[in-house]
Amino acid sequence: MAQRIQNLRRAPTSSKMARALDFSSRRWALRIIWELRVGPLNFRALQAACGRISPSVLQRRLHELRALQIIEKIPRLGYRLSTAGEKLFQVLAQLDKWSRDMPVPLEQK
Amino acid sequence: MAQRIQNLRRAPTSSKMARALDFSSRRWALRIIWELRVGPLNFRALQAACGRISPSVLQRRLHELRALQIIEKIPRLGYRLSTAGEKLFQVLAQLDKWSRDMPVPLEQK
DNA sequence: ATTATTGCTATGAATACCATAGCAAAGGTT
DNA sequence: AACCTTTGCTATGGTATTCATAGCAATAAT
Repeated sequence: MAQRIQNLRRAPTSSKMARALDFSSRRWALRIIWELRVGPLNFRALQAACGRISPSVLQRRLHELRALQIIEKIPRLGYRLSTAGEKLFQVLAQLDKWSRDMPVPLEQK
Repeated sequence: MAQRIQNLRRAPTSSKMARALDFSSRRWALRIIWELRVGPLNFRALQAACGRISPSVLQRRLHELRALQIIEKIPRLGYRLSTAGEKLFQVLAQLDKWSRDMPVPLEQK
C-alpha cells in the first residue's frame, strides 16, 4: 500500500489520469455525478439539485458523461450512474470527507 | 461503512462539498496538486509538468491553493503540498486508480 | 561581466460558461 | 377532447475564464 503510493509518486502522470483530471475540471461535471448519488434524476431535477447550472451546460455534460459511460439515460426516470459512475461516486465520497476535515474553509471569490 | 455511504446518499450536498467540487472544476487545479505529489516543484517545473498551462492561470491557481492552505511556498524549492494537500493527493490517488480501471477510454474532444 | 534561469505580468484572441426566453412533446386533469 | 403542466431541450447574446505568446526584472550560475 505504502509501496503503491510510492510508485504513484515516482511515475509520470499517466495520460488516463491527465484526461480524468481534465474532465474533472469541466464545470459541474463532478457535481452532476454527486447529485446522482441519490438515485436517478431527470433533467429538471438535476438542474434544481445543482442550483445554478445553465441548461446548455447541463445538456452538454450529460452528453459527455454518457459518452464516457459514467451515466446512462433510462426511459422514464432520467439519468443514473452506471457501474463506473458508482465507482467514481466512491472517490467523490472521499473528497466529501476531505472537505469536511479541511481546517481552512474552502471559500472562493 | 455501508451505513456511512447510505447517509451520504440521503443527505443534501453540503456547502463544503459544493465548494470543493467547484474548486475542483477550475482548470488545472487538481492537476497541479497531482504534479506536486513527487515533491516540491518550482514555477517553471510545474509549468512543464502540466504541459500546456499558461503562466497566468498557473499563477492564479498557486495563489488560490495557497490561500486554501493546500500548498505552501518554500523559499528555494518552490511549492509543495501541505498536510491538507497530501490528504487531497490520497483522494486523487483513488481517481488515478479509477481512471486506470475505466473500461471506456476517457477521450474528450 | 555575461549568460541562463526563474518567477512572474501584460495583452489580446479564443473558448467556456452564464442567464434568460422559448418551444415542441408528453403527461395529467377536467 | 380541450386544456394546463411538466419536461427536455435549443437559441441567443453577454460575461468570465482560459489560452498562447511576449517580455521583463531579479537571482544564480559560468
